[in-house]
Amino acid sequence: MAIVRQSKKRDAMLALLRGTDRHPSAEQVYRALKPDYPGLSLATVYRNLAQLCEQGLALRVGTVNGQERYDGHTRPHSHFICNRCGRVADLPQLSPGEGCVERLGVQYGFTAQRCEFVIRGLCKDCEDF
Amino acid sequence: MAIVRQSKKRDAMLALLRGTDRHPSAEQVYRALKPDYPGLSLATVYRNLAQLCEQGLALRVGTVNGQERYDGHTRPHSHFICNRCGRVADLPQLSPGEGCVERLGVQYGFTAQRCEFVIRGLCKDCEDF
DNA sequence: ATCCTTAACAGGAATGATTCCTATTAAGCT
DNA sequence: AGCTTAATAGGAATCATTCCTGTTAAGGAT
Repeated sequence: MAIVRQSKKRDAMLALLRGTDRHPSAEQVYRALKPDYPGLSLATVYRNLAQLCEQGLALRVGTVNGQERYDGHTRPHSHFICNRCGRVADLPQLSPGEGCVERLGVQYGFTAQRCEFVIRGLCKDCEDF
Repeated sequence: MAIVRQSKKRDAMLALLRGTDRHPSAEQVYRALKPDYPGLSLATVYRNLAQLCEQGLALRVGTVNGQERYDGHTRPHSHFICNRCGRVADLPQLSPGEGCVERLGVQYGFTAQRCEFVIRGLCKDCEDF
């Protein structure tokens, strides 16, 4: 992998991701930082989000309404996604049982790198249409 | 919901989805059926896939390389997705424990509609670079 | 069997998220 | 201070998906 240099904008992006539980999209990250970094480019946001994910400092949660959502909290946990408003909420890690994934890997011929557990439904605010 | 009329093309799409375990993308469905339905339009594929999902006859598995993948098998089961070749494979249902999702729904304020468990990693063919 | 309403459709344009490209700037070693 | 090249802006390009318009056909009503 190439050398990673210091970058104030990337640092700010990571700080933003770590300081929220809202799992923002690239566009939302862009809009949040634009006031403080007027020269910020959307391409830079995408490039740095991709790099943070490669470095294991951020995670892609999944796409909501066609937009990828990002998470700066990398300790194992699961997510709830509201099918109406698109809100993404953290849940405690839901594990399918000790050693289960490894067993499946052997049985089906794969090596697991990550497990994602997502519950989709309606959040309290959206339940009553 | 509006009335649903009979449609040979939509029937063919559902039959295709039910007859494979490859979880094709819209583009792949289009290419598979185009020979038998020369007048088939990509827009029709997208429209009918969306409708099948609304009717609960098909499921969106998740996006791989920017393309949504579809599954015509609606009995609860989980998926493995290869991070290199994009292959999507079926796994037995991985459940986080009896009543667990309901309990979380009460605790965190949501009503679950679907649970997705996805394992990402490398399939046997892609393991050795 | 024919008429009517409107779902299904083709084909092409539009949208919109993401990536690519080119020239410029700036980390951070030497 | 000089050098290499990562980081960047800004805009163009890509590409999956959706939208739009006019046409066709499913299937109930006559």
